Amino acid sequence: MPPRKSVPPATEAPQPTYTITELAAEFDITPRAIRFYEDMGLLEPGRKGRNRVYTPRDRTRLKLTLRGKRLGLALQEIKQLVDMYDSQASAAPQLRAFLAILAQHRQQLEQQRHDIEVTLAEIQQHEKRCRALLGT
Amino acid sequence: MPPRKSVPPATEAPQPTYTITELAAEFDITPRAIRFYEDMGLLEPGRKGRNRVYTPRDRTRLKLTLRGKRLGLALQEIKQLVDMYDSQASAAPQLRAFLAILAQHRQQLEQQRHDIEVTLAEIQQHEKRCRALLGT
DNA sequence: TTTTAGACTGACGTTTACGTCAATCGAGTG
DNA sequence: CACTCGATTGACGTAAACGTCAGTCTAAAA
Repeated sequence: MPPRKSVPPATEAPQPTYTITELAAEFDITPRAIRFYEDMGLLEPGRKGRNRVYTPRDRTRLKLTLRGKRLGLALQEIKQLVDMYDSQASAAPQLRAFLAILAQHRQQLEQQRHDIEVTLAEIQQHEKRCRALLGT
Repeated sequence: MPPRKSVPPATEAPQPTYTITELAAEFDITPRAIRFYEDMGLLEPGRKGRNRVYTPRDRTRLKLTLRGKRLGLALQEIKQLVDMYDSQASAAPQLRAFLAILAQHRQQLEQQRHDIEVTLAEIQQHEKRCRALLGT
């Protein structure tokens, strides 16, 4: 096996890089999925010859993407959020637009949180009933 | 307009019934979606002639279905849960199978809850930053 | 009774998020 | 240098969850 990470000599900031298969293995997804996320504009890896080279920033965006997926968000919604996360806009209209999107997502997440609480409570009731019937 | 609900004379339990368009309007979905959920085995309305007649039980299952959707669950997963919700099984193997499914969904929901907490915290940070830049 | 307004039944179309397959290409290895 | 092996690039296939017709049927209104 080759060394896990290819770190340059590092004079100041030793920015590690990742290959597509490394990331795929780490997050338990396929390289195909990662390339697809790139097509959707979620990732913008560099190139070393033909091959993709991922920075820690890409890795973070990928992690955020997968978290969004676990919440049932569409890739486009995820892109909205993730783009804002590392944008450094300062113009007022932009900022207001950001706030609008954030508010919208926050509301959706709060609805989800409520749904989850209710569902978890119900599940506990059913588990209780099952265990009672099993005499456990 | 005809009366909203068609309630039978009611000697004991005045089980109300609903038409497909009533339910569609109430939950802000299309009749097509409701029929699709029926095809997927989530609903089993009766018939009055050609037309579908929904009971309160159907309405509840529909509500649970939509809640599951908001959580990003697939219709098949929702069916698993909803079927258990109104099943009255008592055999031990069945009950153990139920507990397994419940545990699996509970774990997923707890993961989601965690993801939501983290995301909401991040969103608050970004909102704070935006408002600071806006001088609000 | 003719018209009309809903509900119904196929049946095909669409979007999202990848899976799968074939062909190519470049970097090492024997 | 022949070979292999992994990465890349189209291109097509697929499953889920409906949307969107088109054609029928029927019960109620004109």
